[in-house]
Amino acid sequence: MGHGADAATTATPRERLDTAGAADVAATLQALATPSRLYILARLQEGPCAAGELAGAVGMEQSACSHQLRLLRNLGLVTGERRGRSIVYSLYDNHVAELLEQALYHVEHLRLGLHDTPAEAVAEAAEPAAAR
Amino acid sequence: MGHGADAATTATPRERLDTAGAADVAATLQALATPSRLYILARLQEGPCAAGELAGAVGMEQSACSHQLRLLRNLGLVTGERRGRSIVYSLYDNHVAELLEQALYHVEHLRLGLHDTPAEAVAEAAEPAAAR
DNA sequence: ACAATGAATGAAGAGCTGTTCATGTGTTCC
DNA sequence: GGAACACATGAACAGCTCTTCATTCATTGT
Repeated sequence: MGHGADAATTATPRERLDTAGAADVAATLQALATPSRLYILARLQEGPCAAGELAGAVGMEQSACSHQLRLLRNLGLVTGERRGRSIVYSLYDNHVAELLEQALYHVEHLRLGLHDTPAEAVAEAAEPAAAR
Repeated sequence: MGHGADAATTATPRERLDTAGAADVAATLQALATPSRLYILARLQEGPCAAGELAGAVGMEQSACSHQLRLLRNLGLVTGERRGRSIVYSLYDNHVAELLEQALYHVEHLRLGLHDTPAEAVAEAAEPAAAR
């Protein structure tokens, strides 16, 4: 499964951005920008899961989870299929799974490789305006 | 430079998430969740650039750009080095470049592969509450 | 048809985000 | 030293996001 030489791979990121629409790209990537959604996607990466069970697995209220699932569904990252009275959710396809995995990979390494930036900086950036 | 078998690669995403701290991961990934920051990172991927020039290149006001640069700096994604009266920014390292590139790769393919989700859905998700 | 379950939806509120405007800090050149 | 330039910083505000509460819809079982 090589990410080798696609048509798009020859272009610079900046060109690819306007091609795809920076706003759309940002919107899609924002799916990974919240702990709740990250947990949902990570849980679904282990396999399909009914909505209610999912909410429990990631420690959210049913309603909150449903709202986020709608978002992820609208972005095309997950799909829900009715099965009895439950609705079973899954990751949309492999690109979602890989996107998640590689994001984690790079973030892990970024967080470990800091030498300029003391750990505070990340914590500081993570906490918006609290804890001062 | 293979992403082969790291220590972390054996764990499931969910485990990796709590290990790294879901909030921190989310905070880092949110750097890619906005058009302005995406443009900044994409421009820097082409090579180092002074702050003022950068602002012009991505079509932002100097101040707005500086604010976002601070964010990216705090997250450890970019670094700034003084050179004369300018401050030249660069991507922190290869992980940032690859994160950007792979994010674009997957988003491009996700946006093309939609079959359940009509194009409206993405547009709808991109536009928060406007255009109704 | 009715009650019960599982999930989606809508409204509302607290909090965060990104931009702008105004000002401050550091650097170069005269 | 003082003017000009390059950038950072702080305050403030509009807008978006996420959650909670209440309600509605769909499906199953009696």
